[in-house]
Amino acid sequence: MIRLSAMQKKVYEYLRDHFRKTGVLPDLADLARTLGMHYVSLKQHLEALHKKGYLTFESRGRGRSPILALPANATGIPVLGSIPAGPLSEAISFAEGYLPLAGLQGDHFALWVQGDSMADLIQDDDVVLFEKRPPYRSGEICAVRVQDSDVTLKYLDDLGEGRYVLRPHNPDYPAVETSAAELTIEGVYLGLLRGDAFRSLIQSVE
Amino acid sequence: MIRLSAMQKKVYEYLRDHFRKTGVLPDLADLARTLGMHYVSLKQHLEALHKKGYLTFESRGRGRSPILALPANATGIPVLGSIPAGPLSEAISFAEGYLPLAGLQGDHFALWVQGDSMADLIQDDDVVLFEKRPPYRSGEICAVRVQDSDVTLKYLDDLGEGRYVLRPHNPDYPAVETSAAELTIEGVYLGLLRGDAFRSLIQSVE
DNA sequence: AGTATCACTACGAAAAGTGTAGTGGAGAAA
DNA sequence: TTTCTCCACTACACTTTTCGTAGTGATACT
Repeated sequence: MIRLSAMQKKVYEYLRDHFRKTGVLPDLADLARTLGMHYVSLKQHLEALHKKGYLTFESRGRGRSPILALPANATGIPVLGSIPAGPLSEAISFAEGYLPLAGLQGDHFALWVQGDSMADLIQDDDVVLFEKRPPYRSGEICAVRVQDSDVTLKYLDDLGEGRYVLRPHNPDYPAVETSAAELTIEGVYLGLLRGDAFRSLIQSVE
Repeated sequence: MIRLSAMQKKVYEYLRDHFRKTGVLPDLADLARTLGMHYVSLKQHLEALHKKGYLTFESRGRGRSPILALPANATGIPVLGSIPAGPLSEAISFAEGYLPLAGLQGDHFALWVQGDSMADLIQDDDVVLFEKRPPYRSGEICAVRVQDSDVTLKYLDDLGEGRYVLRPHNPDYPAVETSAAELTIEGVYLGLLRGDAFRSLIQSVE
């Protein structure tokens, strides 16, 4: 992303936070008052942010409110296609789309699941939501990576002393024991989305 | 609902259809031009519709666009609490909330599932989406009612000659054979929503 | 019949907010 | 230095929304 000036950053962050809190964007006049600047100055910042790709700002002509919108990747939860191979932080740059979920506190992401190792609980083609944090208790479903392999979805049983078992829900797959040194926990299971109708909720990056 | 005048109905239906098609509401000035009336006349209709509870229309002071919104029940998919006992058409009046899903063609509803007869595929507390139509093929998951009992969720196998089998996914429950005369098919399974985070998508009726 | 009231429809003028143009200073980059 | 970007302001034209005003038709009361 292109570098922002101090004022531009302030405007952008205020807009983003306001949207996360309230779900809507503020009036431009109110916003200018809040930030202590004139309407026209604010407009210039918004135009600069638009040019730099941080948001959408389109005038509709005199006297009509402009179209102001934050892109999905500023407010939504990234949906990562199939199973990403590399580090998750890099995969987020190539997200397939974003889920507009309001009111979430932590750091979240979603995976478009391929494979049936957690069937019938989680099926092939489900979109599964995760929170980026270590599990609070043994036996939670986690998105994990063993050594440098792909991310997989398994129950994570803590045996103590740095030993773990990755346990699939589908009995056709074997459980695998591993150590903390080999294990990267990418996130903890929160819920899922199944079916084409719900998939329309995912906003693709324009 | 309170009766509407011809003009009020025209305005309301145009707004509803426009929202269903585009996902946004039109400009009031454009709308007035489209409907062939003055802005102020349109405003009076909108105020009447607001007073009658068909939509939300709130002024924000001179020169500022008023807040215009259709209630969730005009555009969303009703989510019916637990398992409704009576006819589904009546239960929709007491919906727990609405799912804002755009771009769906048919007639849909969602059930907040209680019970585990379809576990592990569908679990207790999942929100399951249905389309109101007969199944296209045997073996689809359907929301069905046998005689006058509650709605249940089962695979529906068509044996031919008006005989059907209601088959649970959970092997702890028995399959039940029944006849077309006793059977009411309320809808066909489309997908589901699981987890608290996604449940925040459901808009409650204000 | 006559009158009062209410809902619906409609238009003109004023108030408040928005968009554009132009000016200018401070600071960084070439 | 020159050039560019960022930032701020004034002034004015324009649009949207509101307020005030008015006519019509239905219903109910005197």
